[in-house]
Amino acid sequence: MNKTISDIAQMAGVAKSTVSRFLNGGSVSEDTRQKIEHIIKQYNYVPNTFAQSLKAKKTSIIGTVVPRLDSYATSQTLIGIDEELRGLQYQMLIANTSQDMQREIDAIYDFARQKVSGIILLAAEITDAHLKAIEDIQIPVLLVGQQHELLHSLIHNDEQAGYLMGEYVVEQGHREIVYLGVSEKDQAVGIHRKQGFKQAIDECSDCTVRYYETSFKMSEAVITAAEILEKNRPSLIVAATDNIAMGVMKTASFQKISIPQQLSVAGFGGYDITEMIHPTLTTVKYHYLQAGKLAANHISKLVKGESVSQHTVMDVELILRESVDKI
Amino acid sequence: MNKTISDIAQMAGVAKSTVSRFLNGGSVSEDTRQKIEHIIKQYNYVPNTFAQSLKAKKTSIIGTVVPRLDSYATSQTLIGIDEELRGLQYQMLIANTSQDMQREIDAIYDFARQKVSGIILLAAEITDAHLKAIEDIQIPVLLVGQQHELLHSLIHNDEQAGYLMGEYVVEQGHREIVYLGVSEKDQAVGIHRKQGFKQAIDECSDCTVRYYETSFKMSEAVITAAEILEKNRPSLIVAATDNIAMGVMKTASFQKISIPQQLSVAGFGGYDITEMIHPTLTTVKYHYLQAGKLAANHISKLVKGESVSQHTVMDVELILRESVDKI
DNA sequence: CTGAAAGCGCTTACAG
DNA sequence: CTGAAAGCGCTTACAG
Repeated sequence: MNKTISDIAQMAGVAKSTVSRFLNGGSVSEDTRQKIEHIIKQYNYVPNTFAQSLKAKKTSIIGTVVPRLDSYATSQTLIGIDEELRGLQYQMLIANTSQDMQREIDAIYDFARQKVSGIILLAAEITDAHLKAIEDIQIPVLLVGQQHELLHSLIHNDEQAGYLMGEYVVEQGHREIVYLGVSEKDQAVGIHRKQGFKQAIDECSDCTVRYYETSFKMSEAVITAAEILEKNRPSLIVAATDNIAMGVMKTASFQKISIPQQLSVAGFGGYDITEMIHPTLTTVKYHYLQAGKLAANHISKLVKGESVSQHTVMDVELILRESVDKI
Repeated sequence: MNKTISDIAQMAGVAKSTVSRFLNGGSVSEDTRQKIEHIIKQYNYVPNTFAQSLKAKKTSIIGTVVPRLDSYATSQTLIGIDEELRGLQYQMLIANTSQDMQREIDAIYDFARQKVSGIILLAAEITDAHLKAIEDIQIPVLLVGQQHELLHSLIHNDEQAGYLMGEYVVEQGHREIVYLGVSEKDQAVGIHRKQGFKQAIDECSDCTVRYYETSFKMSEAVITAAEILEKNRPSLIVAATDNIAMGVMKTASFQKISIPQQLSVAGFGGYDITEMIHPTLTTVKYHYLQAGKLAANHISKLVKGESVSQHTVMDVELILRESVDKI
């Protein structure tokens, strides 16, 4: 049977409140401190979290809502959040929504019920239902990966990413370009990343670029890429994510189109695997791990009521590798 | 301000206990049922989880301890657990230990403090400290991915996996073989998988196989593979995981050794990505998602006190692809 | 079916 | 510095 604070108090010959004070860093005489400490150690006493939370009406838990678990971006971000939170004495609770928007909303309310101190939200799209939930719960929320004017958010510089890539490929002499993007519902990837790219291409007078759309799944990218390559033969395909880029490479290798000699390919993300494949993939690196750590810091500040800049933008980094040829 | 059960009771004109009974499915008259239901709906009342747990002394949370978040096996297993648990009305709590054994132990005790109903443990090695913790907490624990005589466990058939692979490569005519494994501290991968392979090879009289060891990291596998290929030139390298296999492929492509013409490569795991790379990787598929679902089912049974077979073994499946040549 | 009361294990003013 | 008491929001016998 687990000991309670009363047991400890009794055995130490003091009042419960004294033990509680000791536990919470209040002042106790050296003498009682020793007595209590001894008993606690002896019985391996640990306070009951529920009783604590019931009184204190809060916890040291940060809830994190993620759209999926099997993505490099998500897992790296989670690792960053978790590591940093540990140092800040918070626990991380993960709610996976499998890209189901209703589950996102539910998860927010669930977290509120559990009295988490703050919520980190990784979501592709913020709807009115999200905003309502966030307002309802009265708990600090930090949005990661997307920007929203009404919310504290932490994003990667998608426009910059797109621009850097666009600038580079033009510089390498590419003129017949395909950009294989994703739905504009995902503002960060679907709109901003593409915008940045477009902007760079627009500065090149004799460039043509065709825009296509696919999903985040590599398997679908393979199919879309096949359809594209059937119709045209660009010198370069820029994919909105490394995952999609790998799908394109797959299709190319299947069709015996050699990369980068016959077709250049580039992506976004900077996944570890892109360095291991052949040829290595030119990409824009996103600092997910760092983003996670920063997110943890921000949410902890928000919880404490400290101010945090409404929008934080993380720099990205162009990584030159083998998959883009100079022509 | 959140309403409490007293508020609801008062507004409905009944006693707290009646509301509680209603909430917990006890019998109430049609009349009071309606009154209570109405008020609850109106004020959007949700019971305070802490107060509930404080009394009931348990929660509907299953804790899952994972060694890392950025692994295909882990994320797939987690997804399976999460999905299944949702249907069973449990919540999943994840503790990531970053392969730090002490954190594993701590996580077990932490979960106990939080009164989780059960714990699913993904761990590479079970030490006495693990066993002590598990005994201390008096909460059902299910071990996944490793077998231990004292614990309920759910494993993949590593011996079978090794054997299937060994049998196949011998059949394909390979005689000069390298097996690139991992530390025996990880019993499942380091010992059983290798054993199964060895067993198949032993049945081949003119086969020679050299055993090497590396870590689970692709980047280290690249280095180990380079060292191996410097010394010998086997016709085939079988890697203990797909990740390691991809490291080998990387080294090969770097050294302009073509796969499978000059060197065959195979792995274990069946990661999605192995189907997308070039050449596609011959591997043994592990059913991680299903394992996760089964784990969720088992732990929920253990929590209810229902019996579950002590050891469950999941079948694996040899997947023939392009990376192994017939010679 | 319904209600009053006790209690889960803490924390928090308030006296002393 | 220390302790008695009230209370956090529930649930659970126990009467009625």
